[in-house]
Amino acid sequence: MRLPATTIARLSKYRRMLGSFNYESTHIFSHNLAKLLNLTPEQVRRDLMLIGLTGNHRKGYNIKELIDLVSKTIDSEKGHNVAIVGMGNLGMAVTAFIRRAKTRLNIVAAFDIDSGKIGKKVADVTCYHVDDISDIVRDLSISIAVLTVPPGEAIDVATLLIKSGIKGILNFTSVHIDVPPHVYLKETNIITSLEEIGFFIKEGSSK
Amino acid sequence: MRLPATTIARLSKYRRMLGSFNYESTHIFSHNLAKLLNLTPEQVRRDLMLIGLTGNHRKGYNIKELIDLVSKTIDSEKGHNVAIVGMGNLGMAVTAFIRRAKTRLNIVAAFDIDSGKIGKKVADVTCYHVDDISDIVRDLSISIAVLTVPPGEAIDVATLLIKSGIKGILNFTSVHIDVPPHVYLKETNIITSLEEIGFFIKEGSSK
DNA sequence: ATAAAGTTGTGAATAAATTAACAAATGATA
DNA sequence: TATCATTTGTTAATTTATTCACAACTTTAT
Ligand SMILES: NC(=O)c1ccc[n+]([C@@H]2O[C@H](COP(=O)([O-])OP(=O)(O)OC[C@H]3O[C@@H](n4cnc5c(N)ncnc54)[C@H](O)[C@@H]3O)[C@@H](O)[C@H]2O)c1
Ligand SMILES: NC(=O)c1ccc[n+]([C@@H]2O[C@H](COP(=O)([O-])OP(=O)(O)OC[C@H]3O[C@@H](n4cnc5c(N)ncnc54)[C@H](O)[C@@H]3O)[C@@H](O)[C@H]2O)c1
Repeated sequence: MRLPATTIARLSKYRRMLGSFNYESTHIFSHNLAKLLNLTPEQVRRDLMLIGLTGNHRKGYNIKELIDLVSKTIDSEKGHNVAIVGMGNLGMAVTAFIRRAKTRLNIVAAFDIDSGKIGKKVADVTCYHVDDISDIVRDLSISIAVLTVPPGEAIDVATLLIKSGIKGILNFTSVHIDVPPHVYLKETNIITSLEEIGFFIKEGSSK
Repeated sequence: MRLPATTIARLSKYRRMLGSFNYESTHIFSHNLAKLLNLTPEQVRRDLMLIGLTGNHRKGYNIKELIDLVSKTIDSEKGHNVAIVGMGNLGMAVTAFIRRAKTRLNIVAAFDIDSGKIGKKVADVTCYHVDDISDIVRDLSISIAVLTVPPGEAIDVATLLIKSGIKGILNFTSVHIDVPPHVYLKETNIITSLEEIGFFIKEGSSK
């Protein structure tokens, strides 16, 4: 199915919102879900239409059906095996966070160069030496890497990951990394986010 | 000046890229800058046009001029005072990160409820009790808050921040918070990012 | 039964963002 | 000095995303 990235991101939020939230009813209206997530009812309806969910004209959307269909749409059969690369402060915080959030994302390995961490479990994940990355990515079928190494290491480590056959990278370093078209890259940059906030509050504009 | 959020985010990246990078020349072409950040030369040229930067048809854009004009455009006169709310693992990692990245963002306070942290410097920032948030936001002219409290606390703390007159919030909790139109909210959600990556690598699609 | 109230589903309209296209400018070269 | 190769600046075209607008439906109330 061909779905825009904006829709995928919202579907993920619908599921998480409705999964966590103990909603008082079995159904929810588009405008209620929209309200909960600062979206418009039209966005909600269109997204759900795109995945083929049909609601009831008088009760709204069945929450269980919605969650199941979002899962069927965005999750992969067996879930994704994820590695945290760079098990420092941020790596550990992220690991704990992903773990807590019951998803189809399985953190199966961490990589570091710190001998104090290698061979041990850090934040409950086995930590390997980054030199073994190729073998382990292959052996454990790791498809997604979370990149939380120091900036100076980012390019080298990313190159290694790409060579090892990784399919997606979530890059937390502020270093820009270059990926071939078959690797899906997503960047999270706090400075950019804060500077964007800074600009718009200076201008006195709302989003 | 009325600029799209997408442009602001890219301007922030241009500046950071060219500030960190010791470029071999005083000038850079749109296609070189685009290459460094996985953008198109047209995007770069349009963004720079929007802020009124004019390049040289044969040498490209003057890097110093570019950085200065981006700064003039997106920074506020005195910079922004920022508070970290919830000085746990993530809060400390973020603090260290922002600190390292020479910007006009001044982290002037942290807030927590842990008595072991209050009154002390944590990650080199004075930590106050969250109960004092209103007074301190006012007294220190804090305009941006980074929200890194546990999920259960997010709504209450955000409400408090908004009441205290905060102008922008960068929300790291996975809890959705509702803000009035005069507060600029930006959310960072790792699960959503990873699920988006998961979908697109499953589909075998590139971004 | 029938009407009333309120929501979905979805084309069509609009807005936002990106990409294409190319004239005008600039400096290098002959 | 004239030609050439290359890049900028910008208007127009296209693509992507959101919002509008409303017919069709579903339940409740009369
Ligand atoms: N994008 C953001 O918003 C954001 C926020 C905070 C931090 N960061 C960045 O994330 C990264 C990690 O931050 P942190 O605070 O956790 O730093 P940290 O120093 O605590 O952690 C880095 C870890 O990477 C390990 N490491 C070093 N070289 C490595 C290599 N070649 N291969 C594998 N592991 C290696 C270190 O041993 C350490 O455990 C940094 O690049 C930092 O700038 C980004
Ligand atoms: N969005 C993401 O991608 C992402 C990633 C990792 C963590 N998180 C979230 O960020 C938050 C912090 O994560 P963490 O790993 O640092 O957790 P943590 O438990 O280490 O830190 C939370 C801190 O908040 C403090 N706190 C508790 N109640 C408070 C209150 N009412 N006011 C002020 N401070 C209070 C605690 O004392 C602690 O210091 C959590 O909500 C977590 O789910 C988000």
